[in-house]
Amino acid sequence: MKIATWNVNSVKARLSHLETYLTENRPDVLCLQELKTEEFPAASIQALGYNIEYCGQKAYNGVALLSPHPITVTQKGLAGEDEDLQARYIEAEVQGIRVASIYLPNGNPVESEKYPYKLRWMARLKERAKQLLASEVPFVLAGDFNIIPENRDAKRPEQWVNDALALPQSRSAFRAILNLGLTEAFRALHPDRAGAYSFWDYQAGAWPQDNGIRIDHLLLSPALADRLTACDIDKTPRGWEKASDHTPVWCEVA
DNA sequence: ATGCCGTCCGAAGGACGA
Repeated sequence: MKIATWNVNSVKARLSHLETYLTENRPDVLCLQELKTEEFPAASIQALGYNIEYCGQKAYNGVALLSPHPITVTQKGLAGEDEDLQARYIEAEVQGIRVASIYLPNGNPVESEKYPYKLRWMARLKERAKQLLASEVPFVLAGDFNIIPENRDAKRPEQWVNDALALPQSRSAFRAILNLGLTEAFRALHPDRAGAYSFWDYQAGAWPQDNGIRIDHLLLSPALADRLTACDIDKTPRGWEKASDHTPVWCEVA
């Protein structure tokens, strides 16, 4: 079973890329982030044999789950902050696996309200992870975490020292989730690999210079981690014309 | 680099992303 995640930075602007990716890779589940629309443009994706469940929002955010298998939605949004209406979390059961597509807040600028919102959101995600662990359902939290876990996950870590993606408090909150007993799939299978990135800024020639960061992750529950056979980053879509600034990350579980 | 580019909304340019 192949599970992939991709921040498409507008599903409308990236629809042809999405069609190509699904056709060429046929993932069993694709988690999408940053739909940037209230209504998912579903027709051409459904025509490829994919079911779609999503949580949309006008102009900003938006997450989706795509699968050729039946998708049973278990939750939209995270508990713990009733006034939070941002579309950043959708969770569903697919083929006996609980899959969540998450778009974790960026948090910049750090001095603004956005940073405490990011940290609160991470605490809420941790609570959800605790519940899922207690339920013993195999699960994966997949998406744009907006976290650079370690300096080796950035081409130029010095550019990110004061950034919400890499601050010690951000990394600590990410580790706190992992330390519940989750497995970060890419690092688990490639413990020594450096220079592996999932995002390259549109600006300043970041892509041609390979000035990237690894911020898109798949976090597996213990039982699912035991079934992990492969995980990698597919850089191909980042090289396409009018690409998203993120590229897909995928894993295979037996 | 005080966002260099890209997308959205809405009809110019500001908000936002990371």
